[in-house]
Amino acid sequence: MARLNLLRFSPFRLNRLAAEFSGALAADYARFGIDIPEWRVLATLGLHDGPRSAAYVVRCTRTHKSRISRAVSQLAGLGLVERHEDEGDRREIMLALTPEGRAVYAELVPLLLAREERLLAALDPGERREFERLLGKLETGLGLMRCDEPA
Amino acid sequence: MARLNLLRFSPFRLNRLAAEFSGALAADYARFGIDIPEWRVLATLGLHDGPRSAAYVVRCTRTHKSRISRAVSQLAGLGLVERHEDEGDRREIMLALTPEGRAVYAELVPLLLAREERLLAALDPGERREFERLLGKLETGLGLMRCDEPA
DNA sequence: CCATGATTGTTGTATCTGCAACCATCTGGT
DNA sequence: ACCAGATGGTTGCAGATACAACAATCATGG
Repeated sequence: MARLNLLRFSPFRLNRLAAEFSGALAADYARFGIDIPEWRVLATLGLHDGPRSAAYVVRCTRTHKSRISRAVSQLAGLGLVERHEDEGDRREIMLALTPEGRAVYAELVPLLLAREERLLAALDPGERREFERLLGKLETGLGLMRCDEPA
Repeated sequence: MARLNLLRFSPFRLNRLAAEFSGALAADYARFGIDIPEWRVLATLGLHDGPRSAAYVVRCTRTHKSRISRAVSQLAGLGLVERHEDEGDRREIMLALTPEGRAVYAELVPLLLAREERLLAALDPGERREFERLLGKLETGLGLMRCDEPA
């Protein structure tokens, strides 16, 4: 009979590794009272200088729009993000970091990069590049690379 | 100011890739009325011939014990798993696949291996071996490899 | 042999998640 | 200009999840 060793089954391994990574980062987010979806919104807005719509954040992060909607509400409640209607299309709500939001972003980024460094510490620089290259091939194969940058 | 491109941030990429993999497998599980935690129990029990305790499944799968407990309850309700007390330690409850459970396992394994094949199709055989090797280094670095096989 | 603490497994509960329904707005065809 | 369908965003709700509290059993030390 065909058997399957869970410990060598890629979906399980990726799931477990991703959970471990996320759990490690949670300690950094928690300091600012936010969680993964909120961080994704911050990261997407922080990468650019101008405002972006919620739909753009949804496409970029591949996160469900209800989750993004609630994450934005919480960030707005914390004073880290501002919502204002777009002139051209009144359905879209443009999102922008407040100065406080940008300060949190600036403080969070080095912490998260250091955390990533520790999580990948088992790989030497060459292995790390190769790992990232293979991740890219898998992502492309699954059609995950589109972000559809508008403007 | 330091910035961070979410699309190149390993925790995000792993999280997204793992979600994609899990989602793809869900179609296979669903055919048998089960979900990821139930599959993990099936996979752990199916790999061995003899029964295993729930605590063993917890350690192997690194899944919360309450999740395993409820997964076992559902599998028992479906007639796929049997619970019976251990003679030596009456706290432990030994779990074993029923003939029906083993039949489901035997039917599910080829489906899941074929699905994994498709998910990794973007990598050629050498790249796949390298990817698995790097996953192993990361797992070892994070202390994820222990399963503590008893008996 | 008893007491304290650890281990196994279940369950109550608060929270989170995703789906779908919904409203508002825009677009395109006629 | 109008209507059907698409798109952006919010919210109700049902199911899932994790955390902690709990009961039962075992192990250890004096």
